[in-house]
Amino acid sequence: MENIKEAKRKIVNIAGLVSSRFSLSPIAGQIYALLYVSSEPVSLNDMVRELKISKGSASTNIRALEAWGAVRKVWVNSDRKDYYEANPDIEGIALRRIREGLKKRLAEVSPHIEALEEVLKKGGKSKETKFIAERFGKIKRIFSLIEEAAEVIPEKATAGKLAIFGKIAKLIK
Amino acid sequence: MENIKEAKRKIVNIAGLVSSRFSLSPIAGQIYALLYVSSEPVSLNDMVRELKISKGSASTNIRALEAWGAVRKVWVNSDRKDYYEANPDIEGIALRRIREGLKKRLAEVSPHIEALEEVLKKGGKSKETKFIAERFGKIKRIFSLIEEAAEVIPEKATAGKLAIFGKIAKLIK
DNA sequence: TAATTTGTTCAAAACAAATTAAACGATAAA
DNA sequence: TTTATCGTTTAATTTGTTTTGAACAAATTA
Repeated sequence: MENIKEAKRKIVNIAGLVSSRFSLSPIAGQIYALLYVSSEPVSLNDMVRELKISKGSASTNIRALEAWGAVRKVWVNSDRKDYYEANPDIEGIALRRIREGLKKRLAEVSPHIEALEEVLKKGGKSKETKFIAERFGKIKRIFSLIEEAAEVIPEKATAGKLAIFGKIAKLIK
Repeated sequence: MENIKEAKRKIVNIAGLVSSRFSLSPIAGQIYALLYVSSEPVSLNDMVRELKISKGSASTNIRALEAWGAVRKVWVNSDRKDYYEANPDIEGIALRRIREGLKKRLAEVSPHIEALEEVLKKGGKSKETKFIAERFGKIKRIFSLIEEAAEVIPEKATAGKLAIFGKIAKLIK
């Protein structure tokens, strides 16, 4: 019995470590992990108690997790507390976040890229211009590659789909 | 002529924007971009002047870029200043950084994962234990998938190799 | 109705990361 | 030998993000 609690604690700590390394707040990672290893739904106060965090932080982070589809609210009895459980599809959550992150960043940059294109068109034909135009061409190709990749990241992951990545990677090597 | 300078400035600014969105310091991105669009080698003082940054920051960031293989020192005349030029293989740099970043993070976490495994072995056979063991099993599978993926990320990228990713992605969809 | 419980919001504190400015050692030039 | 230049290092500052704690509104209970 004590071992289970220790295991849970360890998993939560690891999640905090990992998430803070992947530009997620550590508390978001810990909360998700807590739900992930809980067979019963978890309330906000449970999180505050188990993770020794403030109520405000629990509230903020759980809503972020909800927005990413990483957790969902569930009804428990006639309790008026909000209970949550983890969406166990970790790969799906990660893929969605990656896809949307890429799209957002690309959207931020693309107007600048277009403006740049205009400027370069008026650049003349000097050696210098040619050099820059060539390098800029490569940048554009990379961007459109990323764009394409972002488009085709699957909505939902399955073990099979993910496994393909590994096989492909070997081919490429 | 003026257009070329404007184009360079724009590229540098975009690089700063992008890099700060991908957990790189904005100045590292700007410096790389400056070298990338310069047909001649660039000295530390050039960077300070062009980008209006401190000498210390230029020094720190250029050495980080050098460590990633994103830039290299070159000899110019008999000048005792250090000059740098960009490694134009952007995809290769990115892939290497992704691969090494994954490996480092995995190395940080794996001792914890092993310790956790030990704890779970002593967990008995309750329903709760089974639930956690199952979820933990999935975590391990994901980790080993990431490990595998990190292993096979190619050392050097070519346009051909990268294009494959796009084709595969379509298959998966 | 008054007291309690629940979740959200917001300003302030705590924290982390990047940048600057100044001091420094090494080397070259005068 | 003195002076100037170059790059690194360090402490202090700036900047951005996360977390806390208190105030609050809404709903529930006594």
